[in-house]
Amino acid sequence: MYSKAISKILWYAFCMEKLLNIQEMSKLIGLSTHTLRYYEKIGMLKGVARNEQGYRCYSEADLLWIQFLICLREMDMPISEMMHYSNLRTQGDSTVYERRVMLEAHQDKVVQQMNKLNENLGRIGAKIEHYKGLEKTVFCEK
Amino acid sequence: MYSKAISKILWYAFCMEKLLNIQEMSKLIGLSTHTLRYYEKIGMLKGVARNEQGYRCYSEADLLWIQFLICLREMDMPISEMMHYSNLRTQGDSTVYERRVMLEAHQDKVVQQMNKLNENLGRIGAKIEHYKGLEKTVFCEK
DNA sequence: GTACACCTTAGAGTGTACTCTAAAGCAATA
DNA sequence: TATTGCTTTAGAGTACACTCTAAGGTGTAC
Repeated sequence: MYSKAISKILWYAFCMEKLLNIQEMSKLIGLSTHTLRYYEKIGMLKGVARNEQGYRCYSEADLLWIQFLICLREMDMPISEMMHYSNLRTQGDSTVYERRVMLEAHQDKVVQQMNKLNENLGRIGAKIEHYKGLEKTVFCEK
Repeated sequence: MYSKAISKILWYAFCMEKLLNIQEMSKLIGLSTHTLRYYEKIGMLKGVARNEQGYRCYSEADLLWIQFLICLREMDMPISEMMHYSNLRTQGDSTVYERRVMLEAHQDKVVQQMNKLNENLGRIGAKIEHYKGLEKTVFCEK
């Protein structure tokens, strides 16, 4: 799941009970430090600990949550919706049902999107074949 | 492929050798008139005929090209890349190979994206199952 | 002790793809 | 002939998700 170098960071961090700084977390998950701060600023990423200097210290729980956020973003969930989900999560177990409904609704959207993508792949596949035919013709006539 | 109402427009338009105005084209393909003008302004949609009043008159060829543009957009091809494709097309048959290469490259991207989507669908699927379990527990304990 | 490389914040700037507005012209209807 | 509803254009505005900057603080290396 992670590269060797990154596994090493994780091992070092969590086995030695050290929290990650923003740079380490950024490298680990592939979001820029800017984006990590942005997600925190808009309230999508709450409760990140700070050290004596006010520097961010990310825990393993933060890591898991950020990975989940990335998963949602990769499925094109808008930030506004992710904020809503995040707020529900903050409210605790009473919102589990609502969260499930949200995820299921998004699941449906992604499935629809994939169907559309498949359909369009077929179309451009046909176009590619058509072009291959044209290329041959041009080649033979030369 | 089209709804009955829209098939009627098409029948009326092409069987009677009438060209479509911007409103009709907009309804037919599901892009706003704004977007149709925008695509023309940036040069992605060239050679749309005009009547004596300077109003746009879309041909069947325009329709097919716009549908292809929509297909590319639905597969998240950036406008800049679509512009490039459009420019190649304008240059004629000598660019067929380059166009095919572009389409194949994009095909690959879409396949990768779909793999990613599938992976993430698995993840949220697992989360949904987890939530279902939690919901049951809460229900039973009450 | 000073250079360098990190961290913090608020807030400004960017890129993409539209989306809308204002001002003006055309055409059918009351 | 005036209203309504369409069309045109250039150009301004919007939404989204970052991405960057400026100004200041901290910590280690020489």
